Amino acid sequence: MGLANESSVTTPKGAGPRSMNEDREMEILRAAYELLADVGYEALRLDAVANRAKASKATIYRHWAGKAELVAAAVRSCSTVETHIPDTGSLRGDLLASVGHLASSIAGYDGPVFAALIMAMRNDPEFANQMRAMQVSKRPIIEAILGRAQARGELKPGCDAGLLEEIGPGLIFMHVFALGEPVDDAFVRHIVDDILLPLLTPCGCQ
Amino acid sequence: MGLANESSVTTPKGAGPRSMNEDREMEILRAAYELLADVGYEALRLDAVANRAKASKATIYRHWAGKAELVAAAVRSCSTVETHIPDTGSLRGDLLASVGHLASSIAGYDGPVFAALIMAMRNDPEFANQMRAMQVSKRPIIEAILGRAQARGELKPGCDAGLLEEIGPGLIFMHVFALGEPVDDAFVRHIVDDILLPLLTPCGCQ
Amino acid sequence: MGLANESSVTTPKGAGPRSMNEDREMEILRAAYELLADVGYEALRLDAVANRAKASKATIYRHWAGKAELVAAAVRSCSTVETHIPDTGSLRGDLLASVGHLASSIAGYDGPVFAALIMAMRNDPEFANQMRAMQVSKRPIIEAILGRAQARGELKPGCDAGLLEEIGPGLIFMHVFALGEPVDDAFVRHIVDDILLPLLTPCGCQ
Amino acid sequence: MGLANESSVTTPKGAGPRSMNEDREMEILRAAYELLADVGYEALRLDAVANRAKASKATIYRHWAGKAELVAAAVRSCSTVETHIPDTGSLRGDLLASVGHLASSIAGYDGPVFAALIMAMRNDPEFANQMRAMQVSKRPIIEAILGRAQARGELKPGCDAGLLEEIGPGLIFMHVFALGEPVDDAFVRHIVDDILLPLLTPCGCQ
DNA sequence: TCATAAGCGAGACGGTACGTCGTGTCTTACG
DNA sequence: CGTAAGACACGACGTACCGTCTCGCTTATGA
Repeated sequence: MGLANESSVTTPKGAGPRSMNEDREMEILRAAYELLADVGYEALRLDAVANRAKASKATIYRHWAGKAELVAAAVRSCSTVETHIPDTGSLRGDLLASVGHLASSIAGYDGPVFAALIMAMRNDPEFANQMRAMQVSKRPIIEAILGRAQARGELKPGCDAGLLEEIGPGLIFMHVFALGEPVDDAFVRHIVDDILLPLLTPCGCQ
Repeated sequence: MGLANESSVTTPKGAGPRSMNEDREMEILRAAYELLADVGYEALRLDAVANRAKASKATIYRHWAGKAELVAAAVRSCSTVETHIPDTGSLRGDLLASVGHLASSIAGYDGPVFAALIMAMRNDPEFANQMRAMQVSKRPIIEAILGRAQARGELKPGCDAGLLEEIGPGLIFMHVFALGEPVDDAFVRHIVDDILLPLLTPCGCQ
Repeated sequence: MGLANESSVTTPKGAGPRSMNEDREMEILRAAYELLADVGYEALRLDAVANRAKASKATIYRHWAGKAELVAAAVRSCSTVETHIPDTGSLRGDLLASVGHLASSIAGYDGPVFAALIMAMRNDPEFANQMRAMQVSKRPIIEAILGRAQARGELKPGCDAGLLEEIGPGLIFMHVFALGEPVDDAFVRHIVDDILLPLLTPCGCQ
Repeated sequence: MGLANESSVTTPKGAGPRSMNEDREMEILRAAYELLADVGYEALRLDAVANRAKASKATIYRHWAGKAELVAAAVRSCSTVETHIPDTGSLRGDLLASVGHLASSIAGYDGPVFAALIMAMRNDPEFANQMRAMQVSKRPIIEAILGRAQARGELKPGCDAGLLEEIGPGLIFMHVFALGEPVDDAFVRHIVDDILLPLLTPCGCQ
């Protein structure tokens, strides 16, 4: 029972009005992210963000330069893209899991958030790089999947890992944005079975 | 501070005010399109459009409901996408021509216009349909190319025409938007040689 | 206000939104003046003015540079000081009428408006001059009063008209501002009987 | 490197090694008063006061309720009005000294401070009373002057001491505020010779 | 040929969001 | 404990833009 000096405790008790500046940032980002998903970029009002976060506009502008930067940070911080390496035992299973997760992530940004990403990337090149890095961060996943497939002899020789990086997101993006259709399992299977597998595995004429 | 507005050349008489209303529409659309390419959707000011077209905001709003509709119409009218069916004598040549043209068109919307399209499509579903129809309008081109290839026996049996529709634009879009890289001939060849042809032609392992 | 309302010719809609720009100015000034009297200078919110005048802040700022200028113009336009020359047949009667009217005018600016005048005069030298000119405009009144009194032989020889200009306002101002007391008839009589008349008429000691 | 040299510590306290709070108050008031004279009431920022006094806003708000109270206290503490009873041997000399001192005091609050007083009095009735008490505190001076004059037989019978209280400040205030002119000796002589003395001394027609 | 009607350039206007700033409260760290 | 430092909520300010509206001018039509 160290009676002595527990002042080092950072008052984890939530009851009182805490006012650290590390938490506020995150709370504001969450508020921004949720409103973003609700109403989209254009209709996102900073007053509404401040109100929902019980923050003040001054605080927002103390941390971010404007709407675009706030949205960029919000998406960066609250986006649910995770880097999980699937291992289902087969190339097809891995691809289905990987593409499926990507699809649900992107489709989760359905509708309004998409425009937000575009705007945020356009107005914040640094955020654009971040987003692209997020994309690049999937590289190890892809290589792990392909590595195991190669070990199992499922892979066509000389196939490029970069292919997966491009095709999956491109098609999903196309589907959601240009076609405006939701991304469902059938579409994921279509990508995997009709496009990726034929490109990766030994000729389907087998 | 405020933008410089030095165009206050009153020209009480001088510039003869013509009174046709059919041309005005097009001039306004051109002004909107050019400004759109210059500054993007967000920074596009209807005052600036009116000023550049030497028109009045009232005239603009007499013809279109708002910014989104104006941009939609501008892109629709001024976009350079043409529907030309290439015939080079080989599947690869046709694909290179087709994808190359698509790439240069999309890449021509470099930077700002892309966001414009997103916003316009989001705010104007009818325009979104129009854009998607533009996409669909390429269907006959694709079918013509594949038809000739099939006649030449270049095609793998059972390949889907829909594939071309999805993959080309998706990859180009990905390249321009997500990666932020320009679309050059090498990339077009990459799409054709490494992705499209392997999917369309009998397996190269043969 | 009491102005002729000839605008009924235009706007056939009747209840429709009228939009002349000459009247708006006056309506805004009235709104500002009334709110000014209600809440004072500090508590005067331009939003409130805009709201009461059913105007927009942009319109206010298009016409005036800021709060001080708006208040200055409002006081200038809406102040009720009129230049009426009293003629009661006696010097005392004229003085009572003149000082009484001045007193009720100044006292009408009771409380809040006084601070407004100070601020407006400090922030708008041109308005300060206007206010001082308003003061000067009473000169003819004074001279008329004194002229008639002289003709009646009521006046002490060599008395200065400038005296009236200074003493009346100074005392009233002092009373309202520094003492914070209302200006009533007794005080007006005090000024006239105990100060002005002794200074103007042949010595009452006789 | 030197180890025990604690003199390099910033020690912003400077001259005050101990932490008394009686001096701080005065330093803050001085800072407020000086800034007040510099920039006026409206432009007086509490941050600036805190900064100049090397104090914290919290300290200020621990001692005073707000800007008005701070300014009131500052003027109360730092104002240079003194209560000195002149004795020149003649009524005219006493009046010249008394009015002259009052004039220089008021005129010393030239420009910005005047608005400050108005605002402070309006927002702090208690301060308004204080200011009026300051005015009232001159009563003994007036009575002393008049008493000596009466003893010398300079005074007209039945003249009111209250007259002096009202006329002097009223005229000076008028001069400075409404006319915007500086108060010089000539004006002081004008008040004394043309207004006060005629009202106080036996009729000049004698 | 002139008058009436309509379209247009110009721009003021109401409304609303933005981004800045100042006040007054509150928390942390220091002495 | 009292203080310096400064983050914070609240809210007003002044700016910018959108979409509506009215004016005055010009042009195209009908008698």
